[in-house]
Amino acid sequence: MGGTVALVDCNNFYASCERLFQPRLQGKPVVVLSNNDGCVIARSNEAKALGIVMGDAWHLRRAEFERWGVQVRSSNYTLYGDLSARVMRVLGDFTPDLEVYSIDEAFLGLDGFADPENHARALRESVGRRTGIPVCVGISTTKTLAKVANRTAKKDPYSGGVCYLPDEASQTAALGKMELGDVWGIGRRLAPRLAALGITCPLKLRDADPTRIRERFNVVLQRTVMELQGTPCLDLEQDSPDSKTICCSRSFGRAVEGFDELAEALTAYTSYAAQKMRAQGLATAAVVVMLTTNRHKPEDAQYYATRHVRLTIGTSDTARLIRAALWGLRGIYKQGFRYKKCGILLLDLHPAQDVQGSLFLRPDRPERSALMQAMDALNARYGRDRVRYACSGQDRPWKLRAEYLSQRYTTRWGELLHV
DNA sequence: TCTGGGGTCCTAGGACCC
DNA sequence: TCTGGGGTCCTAGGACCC
Repeated sequence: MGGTVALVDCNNFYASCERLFQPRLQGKPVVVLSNNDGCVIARSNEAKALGIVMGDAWHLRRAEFERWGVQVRSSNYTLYGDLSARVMRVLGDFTPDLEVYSIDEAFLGLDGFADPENHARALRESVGRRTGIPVCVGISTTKTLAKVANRTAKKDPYSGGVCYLPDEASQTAALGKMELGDVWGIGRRLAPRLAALGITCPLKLRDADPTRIRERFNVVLQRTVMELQGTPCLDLEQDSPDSKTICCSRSFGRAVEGFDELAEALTAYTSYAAQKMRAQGLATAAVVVMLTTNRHKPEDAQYYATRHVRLTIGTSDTARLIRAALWGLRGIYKQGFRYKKCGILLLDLHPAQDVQGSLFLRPDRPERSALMQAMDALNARYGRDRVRYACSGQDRPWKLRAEYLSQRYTTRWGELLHV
């Protein structure tokens, strides 16, 4: 009740970044392309006005772009990440409650500010002056409504880049100008399903019964409805939680058939993913390898596969992860397909300093009994809390024995080695 | 301690977001 | 020749374990 939350969103972020370093792009249509210069992933307002859409294939529209004088840039994520950090630092000067939501967006808690709208205008001016990146600010009582306000700020030429929706009347006016698919959380699939129930616009969604929405859809959509009604369901998450997964995947510039070439690519991706993981101080004990053919080529035989590889000991060591990844690749690789993309997903991430290793007890592993003996010894030395399996094993009847044999437990691997 | 039901893991896919 | 990459959450069936 009565909360005030703002959403700051950088305008056409990647295109704005490119402009910052090439001022001559000012006022011209700019697009930024994906990996391999495949398709459009960012557009300046001028490019949007030309009808260029997200995902437009560069190779199909190249001639048109040249005719229109569209400035085309390959993406440079290092640059964007750096500029993003600068923007976020400025935002941090304007509130203690900051949630960095994505590379170009942040939610700000503005509880206790007497005049949120003026505060937002000052913020917007400051970001522009100190970073050169233009932003828009939407303010309302929930995150979902702040998204609505932000969209209104972007669309309304008289907003000055800031839109404040403090009450139901202003929220109703803003929602009335939007399509269902513009609402945060309503995607391509959900919109038609809602329309089939007569919920054809954002206002009808807001006025729907949350309980019925939950029955017919799920709790996620129920929260969206309640947030539209002004009941906060999504908290500001200030301490960005550790990543749960880290992924690195790339499309190849051309089809790849041989195992060795795939292995080479996967090795590079794994090395990169491991680097990212270490930078966050995390370690993993399970990876997933992914391999797929080109789905845009129906004339090619299609194949898609993933393979989960579990490590006995958790690690952040690149060489060990590469071994695991290649093991997984060997398991799913089939000759005779034209592969377009492969990747690696690091799962089950946990802080590396807490677990120099993770211990996985599996009935089919020969080292099991040795590890269990070691854990018993640890248990005796440190007491029950230190080794979870021993707690359940000793305290509970035979039924739980199944659990500790198949469940995964973590402990301090370094200590274990010394038992 | 027990023979089948519950728990977990894996794979696959769907939906959303940026 | 040529159509991105990185996330989160949820669901479901089959295999497997005791």
